[in-house]
Amino acid sequence: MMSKKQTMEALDVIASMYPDAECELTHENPFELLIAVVLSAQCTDALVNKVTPGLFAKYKKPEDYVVVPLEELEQDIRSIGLFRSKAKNIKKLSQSLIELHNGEVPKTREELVELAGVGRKTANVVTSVAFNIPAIAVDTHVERVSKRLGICRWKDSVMEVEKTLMKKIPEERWSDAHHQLIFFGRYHCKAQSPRCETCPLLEMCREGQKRMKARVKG
DNA sequence: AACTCGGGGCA
DNA sequence: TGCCCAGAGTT
Repeated sequence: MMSKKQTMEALDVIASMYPDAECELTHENPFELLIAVVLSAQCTDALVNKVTPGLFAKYKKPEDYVVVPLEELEQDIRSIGLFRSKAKNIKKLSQSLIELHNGEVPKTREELVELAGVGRKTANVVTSVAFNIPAIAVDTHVERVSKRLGICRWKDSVMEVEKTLMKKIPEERWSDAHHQLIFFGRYHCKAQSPRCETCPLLEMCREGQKRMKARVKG
């Protein structure tokens, strides 16, 4: 496994590849951020940002999502994909917000994950972006890249990946590191087709070295 | 652990 | 055209 120092060296290289990597979901209103993060599952933030202006102009509070007919909400988010399940999720989420927290978005991860349709990843994004509580949200990109590079172990659970990253990265860089790992995973270290040939991290990458050796042999 | 949702982005 | 996706719930 990579040491703390090696991890930071790798992150510095990635930072130089994506100097502008940052969260594209920047809603100051915690409720709007929560909805935006739920919508962002399995699609890009850029796509979510196309529907949120109209959506948030129309829906201001959880009650608005609860009372609207499901079909109408589906139409309002149609262009982002998974719109049927997401529309249902948003209605359930709004209902649980009203029942558990009187319509207010709670500030702790523990309370957030109790809400319908909110997992650890969503909870971490909300606490870090809306409430400025440092966190590293582990999505599929962060998990895959961390495992390939050797920052953590292959068999690590999402929880273990998160703990390892928090241990090896200083808190003030958690947010930047999170987004840099996501950009690197999305544009270079892709799930099905990693571009090892042109990767500046190849020599320090556990999986990259393995792939290169296999290629020479095969 | 595998499956489901789904239209848009990209090769 | 076909493949891939900044998740979470269900089986």
